[in-house]
Amino acid sequence: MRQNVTIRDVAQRAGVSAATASRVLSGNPSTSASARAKVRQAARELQFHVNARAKSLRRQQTDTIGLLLPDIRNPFFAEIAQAAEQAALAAGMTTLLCNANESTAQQDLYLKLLVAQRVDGIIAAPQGDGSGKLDETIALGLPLVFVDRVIEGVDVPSVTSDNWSGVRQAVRHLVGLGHRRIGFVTGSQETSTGRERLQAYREALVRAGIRPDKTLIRYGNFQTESGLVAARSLLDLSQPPTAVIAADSLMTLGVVQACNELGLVIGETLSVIGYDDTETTRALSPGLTVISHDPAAMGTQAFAMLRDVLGGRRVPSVVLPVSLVIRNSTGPVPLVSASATSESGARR
Amino acid sequence: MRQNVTIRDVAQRAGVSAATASRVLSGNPSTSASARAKVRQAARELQFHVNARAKSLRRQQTDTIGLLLPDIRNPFFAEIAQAAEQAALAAGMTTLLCNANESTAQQDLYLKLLVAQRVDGIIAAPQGDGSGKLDETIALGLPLVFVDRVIEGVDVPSVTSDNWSGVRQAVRHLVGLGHRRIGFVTGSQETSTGRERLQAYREALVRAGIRPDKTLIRYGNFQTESGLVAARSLLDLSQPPTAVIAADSLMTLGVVQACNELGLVIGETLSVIGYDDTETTRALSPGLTVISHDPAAMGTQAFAMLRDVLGGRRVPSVVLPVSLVIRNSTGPVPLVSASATSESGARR
DNA sequence: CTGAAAGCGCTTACAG
DNA sequence: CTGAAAGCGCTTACAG
Repeated sequence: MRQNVTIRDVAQRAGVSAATASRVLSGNPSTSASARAKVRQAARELQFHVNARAKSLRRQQTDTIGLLLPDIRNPFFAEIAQAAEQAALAAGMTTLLCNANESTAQQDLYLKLLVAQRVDGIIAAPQGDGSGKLDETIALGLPLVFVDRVIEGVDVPSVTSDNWSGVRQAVRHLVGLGHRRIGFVTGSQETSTGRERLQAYREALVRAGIRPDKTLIRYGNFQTESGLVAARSLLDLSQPPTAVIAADSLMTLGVVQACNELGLVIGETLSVIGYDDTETTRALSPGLTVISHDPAAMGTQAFAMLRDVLGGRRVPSVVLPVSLVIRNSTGPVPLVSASATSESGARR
Repeated sequence: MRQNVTIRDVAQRAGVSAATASRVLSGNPSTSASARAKVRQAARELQFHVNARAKSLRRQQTDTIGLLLPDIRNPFFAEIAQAAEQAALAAGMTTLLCNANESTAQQDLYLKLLVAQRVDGIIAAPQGDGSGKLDETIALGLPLVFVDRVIEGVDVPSVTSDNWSGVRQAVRHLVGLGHRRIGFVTGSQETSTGRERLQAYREALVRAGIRPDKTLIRYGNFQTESGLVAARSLLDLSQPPTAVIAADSLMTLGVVQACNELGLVIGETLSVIGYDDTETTRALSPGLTVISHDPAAMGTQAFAMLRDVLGGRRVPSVVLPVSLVIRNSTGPVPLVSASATSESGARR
């Protein structure tokens, strides 16, 4: 707070009252042309920058929103952040971007901070069961919109994508290629997307007449390293899967890293389906078959919804469609697989 | 600003004055044990959350910093953001993350916003020549630290990495493998890194006795698409380069995408050296030879420096070392290259 | 259209 | 250790 030119200084220089200066500077039409001219010039000469904090204190409104994301290094969330922030900027609002680091504790910390900053509303991709600070925040009446993830049983408008459909399409595609031993690297079960995608995988297998096999599931945490570890462990099985689905973009990278390490040819020795169609996945070779959704649209949409909530409107939740982009990382089951002989499936 | 419990409410409930409540809540030691107990309980019962904006107005200090980055979707800057934000959080400071979108206009907009928010200081990876808002901001006396990029002639402490050395090592490595037609995809010349890396490339060539060839240079903007376009155009030359260096991580992805498109075998038909060793580049196959620096260290360091500046200490600028990580994307010049016969080099 | 005054919620010398 | 009072910088009914 180095900057000490106040509206009073401007008023004085312009020869008007602070009230008039304020009116001119905030575009209140009840001002004379001469007042406008004088005040504007004085403000320019003095390099006046309004103190947004004093202003918000008085106005009881901060024109600031909180954007609470689990991991800014995840390209998927980076896209959401970019889109939401740009939308907010266009609407004249400042974004406080908070990086929960996939940690509920840090999420709580940031929630506290956002309340202290008196943001007008929050867009969050939440974590946990809403038992802690999140519930408290909602109870405070702070307008909230969920993006990508939700908390079950908490009544907050949300923009999510159709995880069920995405995973179902992925499983079907693999089954169609003859795969029956399909591994799954799931994300944190503390999140709705982690749970949904895993359940969708199980359900899709059952529908295809394949009994879900626990030994083919690995629990990651949406970060690259966990995907790497998970894939190593799956591929180390005496009967390894012939295909693997990873439940987010970073874990997908980990799976690909593991394949590279082991010298597996993706799309031949092992079929891989990733999540999120990012710049990154698009640079991989062979091209990755991915479950694709649109993070930029989610971010933009989430901000639009928050504005509606702030405007006192009721807003329904939205589920965005998802598609399976088929490239070269998926192929028929290799004949020489250890698992080709012993898999029986569908018995019940 | 829905939350209306004020420190006065807490004081009243605790049976003390607002002054005492304030002292307790902000850890001022001049309080009695009994006052502490009563105030804390009242605050808990009322779910009091201090109004950080009122507080900062009074204290003339916001405990908030601005972090102005050119592109949050760039994994390199995402890492810087993550590290700087975590460091700030640990120090009890809030980060206002601003995404300039590689646009000087948007940078100016955010600079204005940060001044209005009265942040205590700013960490920026700046753009342009500092003729606009940036100079104005510095003139205001707002503490500033540059990260990754600098503005020449502007006296602000900075954390950068040794671009000269990085590019020099890359060129040497390629020359050592026999390459003489080395393409370069450079970033925006509006940035110090864009300019430095290009100059370093030219200089390294000269040192190796190779005359820089304009037709082998392409001007990108640090985004994926521009790398893709640049690489396509280089590879479309009647005498294409046998090796390409890309000047940032996103453009590197673009170059790799172009190679995939054209079915080139990276490391054989074409050698590629990228910039930044991110999760992404580590998932590529063949493994990418990259100029590697440490964005997390830069972010942490930048925050530490800003704290020093805020503490009134003089801080020297730092240039972090850079290394060339050699993987499989670089190899000897292919014998069947169109350029193998006509290149003469070193004539002057 | 304009100004004097009050007040947003907090902290901090000051006096005790 | 505690409280009354002032003031951070702004905006906005209110009266004119």
